[in-house]
Amino acid sequence: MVDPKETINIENVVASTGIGQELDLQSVAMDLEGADYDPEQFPGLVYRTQEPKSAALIFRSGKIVCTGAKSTDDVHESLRIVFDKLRDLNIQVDEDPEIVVQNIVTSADLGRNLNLNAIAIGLGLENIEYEPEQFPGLVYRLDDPDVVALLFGSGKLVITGGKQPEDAEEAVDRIVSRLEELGLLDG
Amino acid sequence: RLRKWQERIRTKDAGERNLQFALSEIDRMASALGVPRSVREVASVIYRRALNEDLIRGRSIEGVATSCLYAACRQEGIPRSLEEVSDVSRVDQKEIGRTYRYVAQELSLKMEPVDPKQYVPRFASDLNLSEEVQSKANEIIDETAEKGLLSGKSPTGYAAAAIYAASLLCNEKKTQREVADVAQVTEVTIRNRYQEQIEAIGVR
DNA sequence: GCTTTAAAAAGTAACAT
DNA sequence: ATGTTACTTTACAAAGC
Repeated sequence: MVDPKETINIENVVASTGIGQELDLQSVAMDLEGADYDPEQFPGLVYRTQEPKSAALIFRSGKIVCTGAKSTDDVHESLRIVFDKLRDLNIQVDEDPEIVVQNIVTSADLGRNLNLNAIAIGLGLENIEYEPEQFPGLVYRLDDPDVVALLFGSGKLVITGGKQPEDAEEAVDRIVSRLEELGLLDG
Repeated sequence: RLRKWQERIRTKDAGERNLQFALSEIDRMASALGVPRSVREVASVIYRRALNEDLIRGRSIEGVATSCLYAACRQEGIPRSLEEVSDVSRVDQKEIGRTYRYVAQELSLKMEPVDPKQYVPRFASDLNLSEEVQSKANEIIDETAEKGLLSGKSPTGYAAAAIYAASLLCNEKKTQREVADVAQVTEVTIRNRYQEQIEAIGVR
């Protein structure tokens, strides 16, 4: 039917950056609308952006983690908003802070059902974990792109751990060819 | 000299005591679960291997011991669910599951997915169901699994639904609640698995 | 190791209706 | 009996316990 690569959809992008300045989270929490800060529970201050939708974790060191965005462009847009909000509070923020993508979560569809039992036994000696009593997905750790895939009986999958969108495409190709050469694609 | 000597004896004694504790725990839990002595021996062997491979560092002896017993039951073809095992352990289910996956991975235990049929004799016996019902349940499991219905489903819920369906087909009806209780799954799970299994084999 | 954030997959569970 | 919400798994950064 369709090339599984065409079904790939980015669901979440995690990135880190920093404003190059230490922060007094207590005062930021006071002035920033919608900020959640509970140092007893977690050292970071949580700030959510609406458009693009994301959550930023702001730390005392000035380092920031952005998660929830649907693309790397959205990560940049969300962080631009966060930077400007901090500047509105008279906080010095570096000109163009380096933003590093740490993880990209994608979903895809192989287009046919999978016999996870057969795959677990067939690829049993590889980096596979399938414990349906604990989780319905089969965990497949790849070496070449260094990502982890969760395969489901429906043929849908989740790929996480990648740093570039291409990692997911490569992973899907490798998974499909691996299952094909072992005759495990539907059976 | 003497101090070093005593220290060695101390650690050796401590290690020996820990091993004894682990083995006695395996024995206690195995008895509580009603599994044969052969399973305890397999569990002990796995535990000693884990000990030799230094897998216990950073983990509780109880957790590793329980995980070894869980793995041993599966290897011997008489699985106990994580919930059943956690019922006789002081370690919680989540920790047992995590430790089991870690130990199985590190020791390269070639664990195959649990076959739901392996739960049929015990569950059916607990429900006082006939041999006929058991055969029917096994038949349902094989037939529906072959059609791909098993992927991703928990073995206990799958077995429970097949037993429930078989009890109806053989006129030895048990309620969903009764079957759910022995399998330790919810009625909702039995209902869902039962519906798709029946649909797959066709009502008769 | 834990804590928090986000998101998907599919199964199971708890609690409400 | 059905519906809603929530938790299971994967990856990752941050600071601190």
